[in-house]
Amino acid sequence: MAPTSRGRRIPEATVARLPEYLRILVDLFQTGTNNVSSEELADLAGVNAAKVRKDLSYLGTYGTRGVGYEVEYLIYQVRRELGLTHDWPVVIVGAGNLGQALAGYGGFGARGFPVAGIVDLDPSKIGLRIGDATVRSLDDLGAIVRGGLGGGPVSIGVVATPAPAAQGAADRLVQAGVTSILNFAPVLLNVPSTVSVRKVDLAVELQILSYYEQRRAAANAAAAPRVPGGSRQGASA
Amino acid sequence: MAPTSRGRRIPEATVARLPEYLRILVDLFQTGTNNVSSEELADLAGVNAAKVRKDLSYLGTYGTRGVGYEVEYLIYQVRRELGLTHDWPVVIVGAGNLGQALAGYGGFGARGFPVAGIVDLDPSKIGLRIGDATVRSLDDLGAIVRGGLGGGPVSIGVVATPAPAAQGAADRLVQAGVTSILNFAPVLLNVPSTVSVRKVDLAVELQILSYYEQRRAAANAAAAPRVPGGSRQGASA
DNA sequence: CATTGTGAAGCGTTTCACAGCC
DNA sequence: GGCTGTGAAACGCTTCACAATG
Repeated sequence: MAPTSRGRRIPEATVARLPEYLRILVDLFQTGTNNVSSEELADLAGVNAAKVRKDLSYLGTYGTRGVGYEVEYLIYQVRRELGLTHDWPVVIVGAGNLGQALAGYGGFGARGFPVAGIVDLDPSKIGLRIGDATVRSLDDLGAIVRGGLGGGPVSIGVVATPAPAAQGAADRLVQAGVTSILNFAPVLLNVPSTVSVRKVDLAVELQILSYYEQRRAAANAAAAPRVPGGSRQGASA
Repeated sequence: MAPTSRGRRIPEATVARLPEYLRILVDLFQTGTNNVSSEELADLAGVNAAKVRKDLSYLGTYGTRGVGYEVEYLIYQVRRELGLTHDWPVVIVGAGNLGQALAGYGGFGARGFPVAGIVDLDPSKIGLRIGDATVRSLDDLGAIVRGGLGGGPVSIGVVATPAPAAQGAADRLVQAGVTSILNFAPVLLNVPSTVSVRKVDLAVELQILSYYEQRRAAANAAAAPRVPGGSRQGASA
């Protein structure tokens, strides 16, 4: 059996919350807290305690009744479950505003996702230095993904191109061997079903906020009471 | 009654998909298509046709049986429902990598969210020009939100600060009168329940991808068949 | 007669409530 | 006594299946 997975199938909704718990647990650990109850964790994550317990129960029975969870041990278990026991280098396609910001933002590397490379079609961008990386030609994608130069193979690609170029970028990534894609372009990517895609569309987030803004405005105009849709947080909901 | 809202309560899941439909409809319109069936729309959005019909039915009965939906009219109705009949200026707090990228990225303005201002605590950043905007002092936040200088009042704020500064930024935004916040910092913001928050955490998205990557690797190592979690798209799931 | 609009069934997620255990 | 782990109930969302209809 593989050492990193107990083979349990974890609900998608739970998987989406585990990174949040992990972040909180690491915070707690760094401030010297070594035990946490489902209720504290729930408060910090902005969710319900039963949900925390059920979520964590999918990983195994790592709590102690009457006591809570040992923070350090739980961090280890959540990391293991998420596959964060090793770094995952990422390659970024598109060195425009967003691509540059992502490559220059140290937070990625700090959280286990070092930038293995950034590529662009535009020859005028090639050679540009951003953080630790240098913009390379799209033709170098294969080499970057294969690894070499001290880096292992890359399985995660980030599409940070304008919309019209996104499908081409995804095709190149898939062809190069990437099996997960984080897509910032506002288009549906067509990829083999063996490839995972997550999409982040910043304008969509604003449009969702606009909906609730507008509802509130309409409700206020009608001198009616509060409209829901308050401070539930986490876009992935 | 308010002219912009029929007062129906639309499920959150539907609200999150409407911007996607809207994007596709605008694309279709621009390429000269003036009628679309729920099935075509569903294909383009990567969802099921029944879901499209049910989603659109929350807005009203705007389709024609045996024919489909008139693209232009549907665009108008979706826009109205999302509150996109007018622009929503946004103010960005934090002029680091991400804040600069967001301010410099024309896509926001193009989609109805012009940048009314960008502010930062750091005096060395103040005065920096990014796109059409100039970085101003955090102290100018109130003035920016109030409007003036041709802009109306701002109700949407974007938090693009490092994690430790995010709560302070949110407090200032709320105090200035902002009622919706898009938060890019990896922290839970504490705000009054009258304020909407959506959170986008790029590292979380990568961690979710990592989970499925790791599952796949584990499954392959065990010479077992495919693990699910394929190309379902849209992070907000 | 193609396609919408929608009750009703199905399914995944959340929440409750409490037995089990430290 | 306090807190976890978890069946079972409640809920919301998705999908089915078909009657309604231009």
